[in-house]
Amino acid sequence: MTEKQEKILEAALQLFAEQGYAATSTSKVAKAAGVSEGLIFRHFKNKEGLLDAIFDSIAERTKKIFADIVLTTDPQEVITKILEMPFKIDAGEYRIWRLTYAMKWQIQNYSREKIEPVKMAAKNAFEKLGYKNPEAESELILMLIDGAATAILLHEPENKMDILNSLKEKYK
Amino acid sequence: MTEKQEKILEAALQLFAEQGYAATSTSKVAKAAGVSEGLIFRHFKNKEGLLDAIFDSIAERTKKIFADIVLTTDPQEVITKILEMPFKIDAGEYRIWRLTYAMKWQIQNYSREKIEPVKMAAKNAFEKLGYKNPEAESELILMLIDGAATAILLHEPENKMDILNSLKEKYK
Amino acid sequence: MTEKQEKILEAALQLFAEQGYAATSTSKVAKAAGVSEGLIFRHFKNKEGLLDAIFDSIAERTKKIFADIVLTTDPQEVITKILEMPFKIDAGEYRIWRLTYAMKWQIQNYSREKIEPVKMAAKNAFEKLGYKNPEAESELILMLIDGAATAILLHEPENKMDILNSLKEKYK
Amino acid sequence: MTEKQEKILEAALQLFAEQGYAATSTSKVAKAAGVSEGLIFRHFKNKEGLLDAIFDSIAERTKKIFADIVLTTDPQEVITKILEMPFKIDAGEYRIWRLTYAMKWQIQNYSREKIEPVKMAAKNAFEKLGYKNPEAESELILMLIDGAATAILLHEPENKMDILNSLKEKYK
DNA sequence: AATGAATGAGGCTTCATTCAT
DNA sequence: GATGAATGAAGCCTCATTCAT
Repeated sequence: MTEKQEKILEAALQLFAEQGYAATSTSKVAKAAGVSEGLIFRHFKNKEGLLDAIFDSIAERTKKIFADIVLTTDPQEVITKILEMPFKIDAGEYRIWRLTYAMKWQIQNYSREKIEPVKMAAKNAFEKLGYKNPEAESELILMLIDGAATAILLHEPENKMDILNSLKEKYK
Repeated sequence: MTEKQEKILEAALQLFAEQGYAATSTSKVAKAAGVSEGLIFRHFKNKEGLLDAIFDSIAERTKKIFADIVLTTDPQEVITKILEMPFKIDAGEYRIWRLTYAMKWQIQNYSREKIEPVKMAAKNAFEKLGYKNPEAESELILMLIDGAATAILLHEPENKMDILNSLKEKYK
Repeated sequence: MTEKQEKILEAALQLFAEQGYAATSTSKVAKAAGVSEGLIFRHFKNKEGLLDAIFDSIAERTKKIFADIVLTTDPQEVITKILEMPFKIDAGEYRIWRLTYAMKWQIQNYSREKIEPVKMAAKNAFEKLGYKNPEAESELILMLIDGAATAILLHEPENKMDILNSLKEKYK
Repeated sequence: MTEKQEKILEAALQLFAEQGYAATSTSKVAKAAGVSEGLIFRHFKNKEGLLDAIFDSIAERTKKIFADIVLTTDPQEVITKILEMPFKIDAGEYRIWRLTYAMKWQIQNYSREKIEPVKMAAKNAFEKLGYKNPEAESELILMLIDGAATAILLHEPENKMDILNSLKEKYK
């Protein structure tokens, strides 16, 4: 990955996240990255190739985050870690997450499969903890962190930690 | 609202929801609605005017749904009604909701203010019920139904009702 | 066929014939036709659609010319008419024929089938006239007029009529 | 001429013949030749320089073929050799000839001058053989072999030898 | 109200060519 | 000699919008 490639990716991420994929022209990306428009196509083939490259880098990040959860053995700790996930997103990564979340509505089935291991971990944990309906509970907790992430990414609530506490309360 | 105007709105809603606003051309809308390209501009002035008209109709619907909640007096019932909201979306209205949710990521502060009355109702209810941190709780419940609506709109889980039950459990 | 459509076709014919299809840009065509570039695509869909439209108009012309030959009954007259064909091309139609001939080398199997009825008429005539190998003779006469047309279109020889006479001599 | 230069020429010939000069990009040539894009420009300066190099190699070949005809003294043999020319094209050389023929329509006066010596030889022969109009006859025989070559290159007729015989018959 | 021809700006992409390595 | 990153112009095409009918 050369320096210019990174600049292109960085600019694309920024603009796609801000204005949406379709509404961002390759020429805007080139200008923002300070390169010629042609270079985008030499390195990423397509506008879509550019998007794919961004998503690949997202996939790497999520894999790392999810790995920690999946490898945790104590069930209560699993739940806690899942709940904390959205509240621990680094402010510097908001853009990439906003893009990911926005894309869900534009690309069919995007990102659903990637979170599957987390769901399994949750289900396992709820089983061990004796919850009545672990399947439903695991689906629910995913919804929950999805809603939390959405709220945080769209309008960072001031009382984030209070919310997290209220949330943890419900899983004791 | 003439018949052709409705056809245009219907087609636009469909296409905007499926492919996104920016990725949908006015000519596609015209073709789908079975009208001439020019007519869209006579009736709605712009592509943006078309979007506004769609949002107006969404606003009407939400107002009706929210009104019921705001007017409920029993606090536990308020909570229940809020929780049930996403699970009661009519399948025929998925498109319009999907569009609304997709737009959140494209338009700053979109839809946040509309839900404010619901948040107030929730906060009130949590206060009456003696919850420790009503503010955080009200924020949390909004996140929750947001996550639930997302899941339902994007990949309709089979065990919707089980999930709703697990959810209600947490608010007893 | 509106007036502007005809202007586009006329300009495209001119330029394609002069510079070749691939080497002629749609923007040049638009400029030469005095219309906006977009209009080309509204009327002909594609650059290729433009070419097709031109070829359709060629096909109409050839059909008329070929019809006369096919309907002739006297075999010697059939031969004569075939031989005369390239020598009778109207100077005003050189451009369209040059394009047709140039395209043969760019598009696989282009135009071969259209001349088939003429070949059949020739074969029939040679049979009636008692030639030894009518199949080969009919193939040969097609080659011949193809070569003649090529010479005429590329560098109009001064002694056209002398050549035609020498040619007729060989079919007595 | 280094090995890589030859590979470039070979690839260019192939592609120019198949798709036309304008429709073939230098990058496709580089890929087909298995060299870097830059190398073409180091060796041939331009895309046009590449074409010139190809034409030079064509010119060499034609010179050899034509030399044999020009040096023949028996007039009937001259005619025969001319007539046989297109029927003796080696299948392995179709590509290069197809390119030559295609180029005739794209470059003004291309290839006309090169065949002039052959025309002179033909004219001489017809004079010696007592034909009425040697000038017209020589023009005609060129047309003829041009048409024959076209037919052979574009759709190799099965009965090539029958056609050649019918043709020779006409020059006895 | 309704059509669809017409426009010009801009979108994605490919191209020939250059240059540092 | 050879590579391939980099460029900017140009190519084909689509878009939102206007206007005469």
